[in-house]
Amino acid sequence: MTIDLDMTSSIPIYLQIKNHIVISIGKGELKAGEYLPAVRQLACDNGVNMMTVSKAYSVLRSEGYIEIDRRHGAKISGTKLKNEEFKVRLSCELLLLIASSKANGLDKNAFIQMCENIFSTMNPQKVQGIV
Amino acid sequence: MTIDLDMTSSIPIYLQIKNHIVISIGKGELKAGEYLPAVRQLACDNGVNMMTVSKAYSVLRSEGYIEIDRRHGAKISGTKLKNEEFKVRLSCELLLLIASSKANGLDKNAFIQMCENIFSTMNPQKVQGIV
Amino acid sequence: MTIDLDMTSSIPIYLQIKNHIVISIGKGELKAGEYLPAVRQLACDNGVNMMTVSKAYSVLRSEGYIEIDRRHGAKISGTKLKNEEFKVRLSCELLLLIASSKANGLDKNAFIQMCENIFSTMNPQKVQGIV
Amino acid sequence: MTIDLDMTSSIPIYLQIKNHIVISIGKGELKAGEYLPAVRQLACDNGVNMMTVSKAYSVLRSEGYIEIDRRHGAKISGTKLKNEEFKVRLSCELLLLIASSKANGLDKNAFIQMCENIFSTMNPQKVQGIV
DNA sequence: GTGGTCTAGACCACG
DNA sequence: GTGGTCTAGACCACC
Repeated sequence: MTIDLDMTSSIPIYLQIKNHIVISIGKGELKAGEYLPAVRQLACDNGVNMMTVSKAYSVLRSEGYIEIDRRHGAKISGTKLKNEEFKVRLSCELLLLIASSKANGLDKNAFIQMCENIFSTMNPQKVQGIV
Repeated sequence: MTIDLDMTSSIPIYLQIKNHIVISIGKGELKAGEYLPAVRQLACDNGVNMMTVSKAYSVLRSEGYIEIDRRHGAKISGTKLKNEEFKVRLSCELLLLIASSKANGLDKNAFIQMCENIFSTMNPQKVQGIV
Repeated sequence: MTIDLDMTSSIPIYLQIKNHIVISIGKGELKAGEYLPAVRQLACDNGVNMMTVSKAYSVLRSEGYIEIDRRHGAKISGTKLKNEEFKVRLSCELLLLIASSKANGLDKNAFIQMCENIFSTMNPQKVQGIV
Repeated sequence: MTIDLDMTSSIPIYLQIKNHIVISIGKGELKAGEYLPAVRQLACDNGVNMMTVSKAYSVLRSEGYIEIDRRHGAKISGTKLKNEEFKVRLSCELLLLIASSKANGLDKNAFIQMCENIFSTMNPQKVQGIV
């Protein structure tokens, strides 16, 4: 797996890696039960330090996206529902985005439309049973 | 103006200040032409250093939210349109939020509903006689 | 005389005033021997403090553009030649502009062309005898 | 890298540092991809505070002259074209310089000649084998 | 190792 | 009164 990393971005590399994986999960490119590449492998493929990848994986685990299986490595978790904490964080971040959109002259319709567009770009693979 | 700052957050204080002001603008609590508190004042009110507030104001200015009037301090800019750069950044951040929502079992309807709720909390209060 | 002042610019107002007058002199709109408006007048016309105008005039005088005549106010000086100090300052500022042009991918021809264009926009009223 | 700083100048130190680096880039002494000294290093070499250097680097980055690579520090950007905003600023500053030149009795030929001289002092030294 | 952030207090330029 | 700059030294995040 190679990731399009921007070494000069203000976003830390480990977060770019984490974000890339979260997006892949959201798009359905990575499915529950599938394994991520080994830390060493991913680090090598992308020319970054192993510790950087390791940190990305540990954040992914702490947020419940993956589970670490000592024998086989990191595995995508099944979709979880009860995640109340996630909703709180999400609504905080949405509040900021929505407020800045309004301050930049983007109205509700334009914002919702943008969301719809992004949803439609995400592979509409059927979520497996849940939802 | 007192701001609810979290000194232990990983989000730098100057960004918390900036975000708070952007949200206030988005909500319509701060209107174009209105003046922000003086740097010293805001710093004092919130027990932070002047330079921290100064940095927040600098970022706000560089992103076009405020203008510095040498005579009276920092003033909310009129809404600017055409901000293409803003839309690009917005769609990147939305992509991440939407993907993580899907990965957390939140479907499109739930996400849009959450956006609608947030929009409804920031109904533009009627301007009270003034202006 | 009304001047197009930007109160939110990072350039101090007194310098905007000074620059405006220097440019008028350069264009030939203000000629040697002509009088500037009174400080009070100019301040009033432009809605700024008298001290601000006064400072602009005093910088203009210290750089030799005008002479202060107690009886009739500020008068444009005759063109002076020997100004070696001016050339030094000019070449410093040109060095910076030229270097930043090159760093921004603007080559010598483009730069010179830009200068020529600016010269041609300046009213080609005959310089009076000198030159 | 030691820079000839004038602590008594009205030009802020961070701008003097920024200008020095821009000039070095323009002269070709600093080439795209090359790394600037670390913030601490440059601060130490020149007896100024780290934050002063940090601010200089921030401005350089925001104007596109350098990029911050989290792994190795600040790096000269590749020349970018299309910079329309830069041209606008440049022409404003040139207008002022040209007008003041005329007001000081320097005619077009003398001005252009001065530009030519400055260009010739920054002949792009041949890249020495490396690249 | 790198840059980013923050403090407490100072001085200056501007209006 | 306003914001802008600078210092000296500290702590943190990232790699």
